[in-house]
Amino acid sequence: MDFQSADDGSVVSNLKTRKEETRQRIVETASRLFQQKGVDGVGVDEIMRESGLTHGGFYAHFANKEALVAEACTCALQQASAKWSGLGQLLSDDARFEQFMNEYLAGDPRTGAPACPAAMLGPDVARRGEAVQAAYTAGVKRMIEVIAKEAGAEREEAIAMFAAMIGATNLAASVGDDKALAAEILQATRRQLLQCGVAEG
Amino acid sequence: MDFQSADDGSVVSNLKTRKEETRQRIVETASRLFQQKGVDGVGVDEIMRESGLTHGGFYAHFANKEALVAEACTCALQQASAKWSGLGQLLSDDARFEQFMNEYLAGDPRTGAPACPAAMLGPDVARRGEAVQAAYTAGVKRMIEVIAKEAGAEREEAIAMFAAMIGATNLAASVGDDKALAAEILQATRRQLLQCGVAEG
DNA sequence: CATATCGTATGACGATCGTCATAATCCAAG
DNA sequence: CTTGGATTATGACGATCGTCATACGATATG
Repeated sequence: MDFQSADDGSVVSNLKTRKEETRQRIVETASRLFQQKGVDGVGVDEIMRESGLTHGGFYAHFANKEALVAEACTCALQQASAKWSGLGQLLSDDARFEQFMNEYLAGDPRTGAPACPAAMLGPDVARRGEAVQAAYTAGVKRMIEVIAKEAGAEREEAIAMFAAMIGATNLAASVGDDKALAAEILQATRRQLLQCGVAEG
Repeated sequence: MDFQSADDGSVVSNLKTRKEETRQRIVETASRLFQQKGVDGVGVDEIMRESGLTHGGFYAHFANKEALVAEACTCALQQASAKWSGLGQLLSDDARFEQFMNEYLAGDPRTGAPACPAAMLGPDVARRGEAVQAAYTAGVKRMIEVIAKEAGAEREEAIAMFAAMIGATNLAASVGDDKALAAEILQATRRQLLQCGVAEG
């Protein structure tokens, strides 16, 4: 609602930042809601309301919903990349590999939500326009590099690991009413990745 | 509900079959469109039109859209299971494993569409009601058994393989504007599965 | 205090959504 | 041909969708 106005010369900068902040808030809200309910499952109305605004002002920030979808994808994958950058620099490669994988597959311990935005947004992105796919692709490339670095793996191995974790997250979330099966899926993927990763590393 | 006195069995059967056939056509159309455009991306209107009908008659066949979604999931995974049941009974386990995996990851050579409905429907299912998730879960269990049998793998291995293929399909489809990356993803998953599968089998 | 500017709110538009009551059409049986 | 039940089409409802023109209110400057 109200913000700290600096009395020094950075007033103009603050004004500029206000709209930027609002815009960023909309993007982050959208990123969260898109993952929860799907891109077609959330309207501009709900995104703005959840951001503490009203729907009409949306087009002062974005050309259309598609542009927001692209930015939300960038934001979601950016946050995921940042979350795992600099995970455990002190551990051995094998230990980092295992820790990374376990945390990734576990998801958010509080909400129980999948930790992998790529898994939940994937099919939605595949059905949307070029700009959205480009934003998603750039995020995926960053994620691959982060995984390779943090898990101490070759690029090809990192890609396979990423795909496997996405698939496991995807499957586990979709059979969510069968907790035993969901756990079995995550466990099977954990074991396979560990086996291959250790065997190769 | 309604019982027909069976003085002529074929007639009753014909009457019964007509509505059943229409219903089945709707389900298969929905299954295809849901995978292409997402569950929230297709309306009852389009599904009926694409089935050669008009939208109003929909509720003579289904209680609501949610019920159709559940049936479409069952249908999609059922077709996928059937497609790979009895793939290559003559080959060795290793050869079947490789062939199965290659065909699965390749997708439909004509349309280029992913061969795995589970991958495209997953997140959509995760966001819908209990009935839809139950239908999807049942289909996933069948698929796991089919994979274990056709690829000559243990259950745990089959689950990990299924998850990896879903993830690879998911990722490759979503970075579709970057053909090189998509190919790299499929290739990395192929190699990892082959390595683990052969090592264990 | 007056004013111009920027950010947001109000309210409306055409389109499409899921749903349903009801009318029109088909087709086997008499 | 007539009839009656099964099947599909018509048309409409309230709600919500994405989008936009426009008016309001706060702020920085003179």
